[in-house]
Amino acid sequence: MGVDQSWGADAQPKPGSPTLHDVAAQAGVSLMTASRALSGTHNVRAENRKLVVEAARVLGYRRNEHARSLRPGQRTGLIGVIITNASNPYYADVELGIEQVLARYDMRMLVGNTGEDVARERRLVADFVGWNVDGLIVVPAADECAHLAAVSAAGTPLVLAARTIDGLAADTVLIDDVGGTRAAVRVLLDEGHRRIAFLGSGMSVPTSARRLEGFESAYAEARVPRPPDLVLAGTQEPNAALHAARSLLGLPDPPTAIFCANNRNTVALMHALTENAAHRTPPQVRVVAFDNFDTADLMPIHLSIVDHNAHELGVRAAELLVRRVRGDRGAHQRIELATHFRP
Amino acid sequence: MGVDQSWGADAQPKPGSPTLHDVAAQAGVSLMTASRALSGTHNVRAENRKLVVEAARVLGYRRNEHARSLRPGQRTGLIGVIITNASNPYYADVELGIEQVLARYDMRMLVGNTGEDVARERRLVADFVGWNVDGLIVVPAADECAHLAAVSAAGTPLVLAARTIDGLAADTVLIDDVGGTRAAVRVLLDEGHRRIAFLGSGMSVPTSARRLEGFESAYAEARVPRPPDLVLAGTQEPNAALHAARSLLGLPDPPTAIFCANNRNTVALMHALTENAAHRTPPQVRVVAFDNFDTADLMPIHLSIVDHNAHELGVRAAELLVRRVRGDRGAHQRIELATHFRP
DNA sequence: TTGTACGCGTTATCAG
DNA sequence: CTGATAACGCGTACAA
Repeated sequence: MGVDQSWGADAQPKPGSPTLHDVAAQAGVSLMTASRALSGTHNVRAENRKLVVEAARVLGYRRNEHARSLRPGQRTGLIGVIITNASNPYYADVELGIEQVLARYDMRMLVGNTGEDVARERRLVADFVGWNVDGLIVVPAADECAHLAAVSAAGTPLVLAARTIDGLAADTVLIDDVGGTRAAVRVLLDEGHRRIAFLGSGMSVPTSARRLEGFESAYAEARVPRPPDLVLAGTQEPNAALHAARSLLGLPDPPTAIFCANNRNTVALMHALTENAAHRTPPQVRVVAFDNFDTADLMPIHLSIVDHNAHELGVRAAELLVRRVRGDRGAHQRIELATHFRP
Repeated sequence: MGVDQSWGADAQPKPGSPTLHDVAAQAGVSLMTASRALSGTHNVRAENRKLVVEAARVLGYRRNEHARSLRPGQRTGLIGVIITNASNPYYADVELGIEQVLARYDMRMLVGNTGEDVARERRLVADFVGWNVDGLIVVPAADECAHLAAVSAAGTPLVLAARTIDGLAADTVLIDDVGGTRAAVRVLLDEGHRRIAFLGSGMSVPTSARRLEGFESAYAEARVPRPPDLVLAGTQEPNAALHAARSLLGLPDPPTAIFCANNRNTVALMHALTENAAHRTPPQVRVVAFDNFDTADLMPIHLSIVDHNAHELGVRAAELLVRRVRGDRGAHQRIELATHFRP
């Protein structure tokens, strides 16, 4: 460190970052010896290897990943991660799980958020393909899948996370939305509730749809008639969840129990409850909520939670993808992660 | 779509993805005309351009970004984003803000989480340099800055986000931790509180330190003696925050007001309060919390919040970085984003 | 064990 | 306006 290098009068300070060529020159060996020494090939004399490594250290050499990735048949070590919204703690956890696995394999993540916009998803996919990603992990924004089917068919491993797309054959890792919801609603039915509301607006359609499916199938299994007016699975405007919750509580014949299909709805319902009660004891409603959150047990009324592990979802998705990248050509897998009911 | 292309008997199906060469051949023009047509150079006859664009569309051509980035003097359009923990909603918002700006300039993010581990930060920086990123946005994990100083000196624009490093001259975007805290504590002092606790364990040291600085300076400004036993700014074990909150409430002479230096501490304090009160009315303590969160107004006791805008922090950091990437060589900037006190 | 030649896909340069 | 050529930095194939 701090040594003033000098290559003689005609030597330039070399503007760009040092290349393998520079390292080889510095070490007094040929380009290929340097390449082999640094790339781990074992056909290098120990002495030369040491020379090269030292030269690389002194020069601050970094392999140019673009040059490396340009060669055909070389992995880039790049994975494209396309999620809908990182500010949703759920997907942030997924992202962390993915990275944790990729780090083990020395792979990097190109990350893009779609904000539920398919056009942006399409653009991200196209860009990532341009970067020759070894694989893609996608939380699909919608049922449109032409662009995803195309990359998959072109040979880029693809794993769908948290959501499926009908008609797209691909590896998929999901939370067991249907089963988790069905079990929770069954609990409510067993408790004797007959007017159970489904509060599902304000979320991405696919997941919400699966949870609604579970909701309906619990009723069907119990052979109990399902009140037709208690399913609110509307749009995702910012305040839709709050409006929906309010209208539910304001019903002439209000529900005795409410199933909240996701975090945002749960929080909205809590707000609606407290504003209804004018900061006094909120009305006694039995509430079950999909998605756990930090302050669930601090809410004004007790919540039963359908909990799940977003981090593990990311881990499993990444593990599956890595296997594909490494050549696994088995049949498409569909993994459903169990939920955990916390009474 | 669905058209079965045929190039005659001697044509192979071309295993890899189509290259510019293929597009040029398909369009019946030379490589360079194709390149110019797609890269936006204007020296192309309109007719030829249309031919090339159509050929590219038919073949599903995607520019190979690695080949492009290999050429010297070319931007990669890649930005390295190194944050400590994406599952912290604060940093997730920062990440989103960054991406929102980068998207406008058609740039992509390589994302890495350090988990507050400097060794991982160093590795990520080295990797990202290997990818020739146009710039780096880093939430530094610690005061160690040799690796950051090195890339910065080597000419890669660097923006520090959310935290500074002493002795590292770099563009920085911060929340005004000191001022925000000082103002909040001043409110408490004005209300007559004299035993105000600082609950700051469980967070990354640098930010916490700045908030503690604001805490102390509010006392100093008010010329009020500061009780020496009420500052808890400990480690970041998982349950440290809860332990700290408990011990605070269990003090023989407990504080009349508590300043929570961050989200995690606030939630921990809420838990401690409710368990203390055995699910009855919690003891009356005045609480001010740095960091807003979804359910803040649903907490068992009223919270005053020092709110701020993580998303904007990301936006500003990215805007600053983009300016540097585009050649701005002005003096280093230090932006402090104002906080907003919600009584 | 080491070195030479070549090509990956793209764009800058220069000649037509 | 168009086309041929030469790099960019690295790793594979082959020769020494």
